[in-house]
Amino acid sequence: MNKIQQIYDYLMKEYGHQGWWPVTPLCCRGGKTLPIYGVAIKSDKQKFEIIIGAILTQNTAWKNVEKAIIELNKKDLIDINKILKIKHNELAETIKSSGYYNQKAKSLKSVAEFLKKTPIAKLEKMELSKARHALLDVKGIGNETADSILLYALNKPIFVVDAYTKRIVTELKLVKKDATYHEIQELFMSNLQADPKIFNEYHALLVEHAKRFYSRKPYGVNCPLEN
DNA sequence: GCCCAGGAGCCCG
DNA sequence: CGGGCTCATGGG
Repeated sequence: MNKIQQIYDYLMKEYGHQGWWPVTPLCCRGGKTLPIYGVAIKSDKQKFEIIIGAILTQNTAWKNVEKAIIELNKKDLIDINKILKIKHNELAETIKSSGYYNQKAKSLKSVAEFLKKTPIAKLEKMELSKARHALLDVKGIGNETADSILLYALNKPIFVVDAYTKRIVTELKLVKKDATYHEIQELFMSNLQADPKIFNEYHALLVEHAKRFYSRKPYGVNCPLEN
């Protein structure tokens, strides 16, 4: 029996479709409308918004990121050239609610610079591992952020491993305690079909499940996946 | 007050 | 190359 597949089936039955990643609708740019979930076909601007969100959400609650994205929209800053042009202090101030705003402002400028040389369309055409390495060369983009961008913005078949994912598979003893990012990613990818829709849904379901059973120590108490 | 959130870089042994 | 430190707001 494939436990990874079984867990997916259970989570899907339990929580249903999650529809990550939320994106601001094109009609509401500049307004204060919240990003909505489940947009299937994305514009380049929405893809850039996902890239921005992937950086802003590093070790940060999504709610705080949402506020920052709304502020960026008010100033019409979901735009590579405008991110490049704006002064560091104003950018940092705009994304303040997402925390680590000085580091993240720098990271946003680094990605914008990268995307100037390597436009999203070009990145999409690259071989997956090359695109991944290119993203990892950007300061402020590590394993999870790179994979989030590849999966959620570019619709590439790669599995995102976050702290929650690691906690769950570690507690369930599906991997050893000191398993690396890559080992955990392999566990999922080698047991599932390489379908971005499944990887997208699965990661979101793991986050939802972890919020309920793995957000405070001791982790995994009464977790139904134990069975 | 304390812990935690959809991490990453850097430094040090 | 692994472990500890730093970055920071906002909610429970």
